[in-house]
Amino acid sequence: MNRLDEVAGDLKLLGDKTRLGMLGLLREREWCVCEFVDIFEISQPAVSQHLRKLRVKGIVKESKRGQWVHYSLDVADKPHIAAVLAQLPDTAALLDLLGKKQGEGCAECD
Amino acid sequence: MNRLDEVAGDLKLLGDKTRLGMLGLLREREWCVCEFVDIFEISQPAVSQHLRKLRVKGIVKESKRGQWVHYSLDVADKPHIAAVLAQLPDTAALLDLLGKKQGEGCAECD
DNA sequence: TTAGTATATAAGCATTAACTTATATAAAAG
DNA sequence: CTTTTATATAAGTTAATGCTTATATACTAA
Repeated sequence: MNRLDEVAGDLKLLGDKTRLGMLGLLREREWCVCEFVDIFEISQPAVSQHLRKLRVKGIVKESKRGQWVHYSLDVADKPHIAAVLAQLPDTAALLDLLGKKQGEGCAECD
Repeated sequence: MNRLDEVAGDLKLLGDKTRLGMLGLLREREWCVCEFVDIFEISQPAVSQHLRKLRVKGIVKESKRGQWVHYSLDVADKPHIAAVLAQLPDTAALLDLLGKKQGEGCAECD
């Protein structure tokens, strides 16, 4: 697979409002699956499937802690992705766009 | 429509190998539809449909000259797109990836 | 006007993609 | 061990996408 396919494949994943929102939030810190379920108002399997796609491409990585799974960005070697994410609104503005306030969501996942 | 939708919508268009290749080539100069038909080896309507999508989004603009239509980039106000295009191989490398050589294609469209 | 060429649009088909519900796995609590 | 909670996977449905062929439009040339 050449560079054009690689970039196009990555951008196809970013070209979804939900996944792009997740990646925007992940710039600032890790988030657990349950938080995303709450923020994006889609089913838990839907969140899990989005994250799997990003994980398979190496754009995010997971970290299991007890029964929770936290996801974090992994784009140090992907400038075409980092460049896009840099153009997104910050966490507070994203949460506002999504109709959520800072600090909402599950408080249990440490 | 908010900023997240806008960026996601644009990236959805870039997440296609053919359109991304077109935009990569358009960084250097204008190209006419007939050249793209030759380079990407898809039908003329397929090329036309890709370009229409990019045009509707304001990512490219057209310039009619005689019976030919030339397309050019229009991303001065779209940093999230320009940032991605900057990460692509240059014209010669793109043409090579696509199995084409510089200077091939229709010579008529001035 | 008629014929030829370049591009655009329309219609139809095959594939992909995103969601849902149902179920499986894994960890924690009792 | 059994129940509860968090996440993942499977299966199925619906919508969107990219291609093709056929046709329409626009310009050029005879």
